[in-house]
Amino acid sequence: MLNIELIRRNPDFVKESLAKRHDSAPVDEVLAMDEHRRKLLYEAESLRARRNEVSKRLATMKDKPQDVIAEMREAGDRIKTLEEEMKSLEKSLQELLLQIPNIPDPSVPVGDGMEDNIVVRTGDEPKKLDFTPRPHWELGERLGIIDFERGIKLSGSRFYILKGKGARLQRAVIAFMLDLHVKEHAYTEVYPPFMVKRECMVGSGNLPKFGENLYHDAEDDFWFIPTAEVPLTNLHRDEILGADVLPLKYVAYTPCFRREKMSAGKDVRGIKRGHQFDKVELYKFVTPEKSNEELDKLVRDAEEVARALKIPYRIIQVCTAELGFPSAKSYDLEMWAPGCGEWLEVSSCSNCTDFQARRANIRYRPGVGAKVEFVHTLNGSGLALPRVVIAILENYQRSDGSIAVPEALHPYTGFEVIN
RNA sequence: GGAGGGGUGGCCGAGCGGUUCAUGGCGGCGGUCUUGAAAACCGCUCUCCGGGCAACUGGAGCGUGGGUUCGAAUCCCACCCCCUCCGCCA
Repeated sequence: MLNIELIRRNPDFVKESLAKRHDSAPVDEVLAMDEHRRKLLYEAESLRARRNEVSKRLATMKDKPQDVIAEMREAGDRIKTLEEEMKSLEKSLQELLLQIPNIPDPSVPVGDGMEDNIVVRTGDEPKKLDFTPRPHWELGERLGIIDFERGIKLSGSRFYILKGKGARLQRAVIAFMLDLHVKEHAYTEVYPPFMVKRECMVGSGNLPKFGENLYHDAEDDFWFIPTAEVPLTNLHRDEILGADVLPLKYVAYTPCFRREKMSAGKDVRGIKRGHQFDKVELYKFVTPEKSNEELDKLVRDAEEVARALKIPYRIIQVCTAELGFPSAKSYDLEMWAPGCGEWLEVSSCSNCTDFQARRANIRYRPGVGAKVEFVHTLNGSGLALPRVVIAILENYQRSDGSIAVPEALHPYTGFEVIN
């Protein structure tokens, strides 16, 4: 959520900034509502101030003057009317504000689409193979480690089953990544709920705008998380943190559930895009002046996984038009998949500045006696599972269709070859 | 799910419907004293929304939302959460 004071003070800046991401905000409508609200507020508060004063006098009187009581009764009715008006106005205003995305950081390249994203740096060059690499769905089926048919039998399209060494490989990658971030990068491991309340989804920015991508249990109003970013954002909702505890760094492994309505018909082959997938997520709560620096470190932490697994990758800076709703600045990490011949997005690291912190009301006290301020929040995959498995299968395949397991995973898999 | 008890400021804990603008204590911060510290004493200690360049000033907040009343932490209703016991259960 944007600071309403910013919109009030500098509406043109807000409009221009949002135009860069090809979004627009009902800025003038917001301003009109805000002004109306303050007018009502002034009247209600003046009446209340008078009532407080009269009440104090009334309390000490033995014989209460009936005409004064009558006047106060009338004032009370008026206050109630004003409050009702304000309540509905505030609700509409809030609805508008919740629809407006974050303002891009000035350092983000202005662009119109994917083609304007910038490759910041690359890892190792892809190995030259002396045979035609197969896509993972062929490898997986032949090796009996991915079962598409039975996945569909159980749950329909976009579901699959990992079996035997395939399931074990995925579990190994998860454990390896968690250990790496906990031991080498000093994140605190968190096991959060996978179903959360509606207000958590609002806090992270997934609601009210993106409900069509979420699974929802209507009976108990539980929402299934599309990423661990949601529970992690809400970990410190409605809290005031001490400056001395920042930065807070968390890592969580969770399944993620997405309806993928928006991408119907895309990536239907293989395990690249499913309704359920696993992910290890990195999350930080930091002070505002450190957030861009912390974003760079976050990207390095995610990148370390690709380096350790020795998989070709590149880091992309996302242009203004491609930024996610709550993000002010983002980098993607893509791994090369020689079988399907594409770069797979395995991580997206974002600085959400105070956007989520405002929605979820997460603040900190800069110093003793200092005024509280909103923290900045950062999130990044570290990394997203099925796609890392794809990258392993396709990069480590051999001409006979077997797969060599990356060395870093040996202690976790207990085997070195899948055949 | 059933029965009973309870939700008050960072923590503990008072609070006959109107001198409570939420008593008191603990913790925290500042000060006096001290070679230093402790103790003692004094003062300060929350958040949000308005108005004002500012000093400052008005309003709101006692789990949440309604209601009664001129006036609600205090009375009424609903819901949520926690504790104890029972039931069920991996």
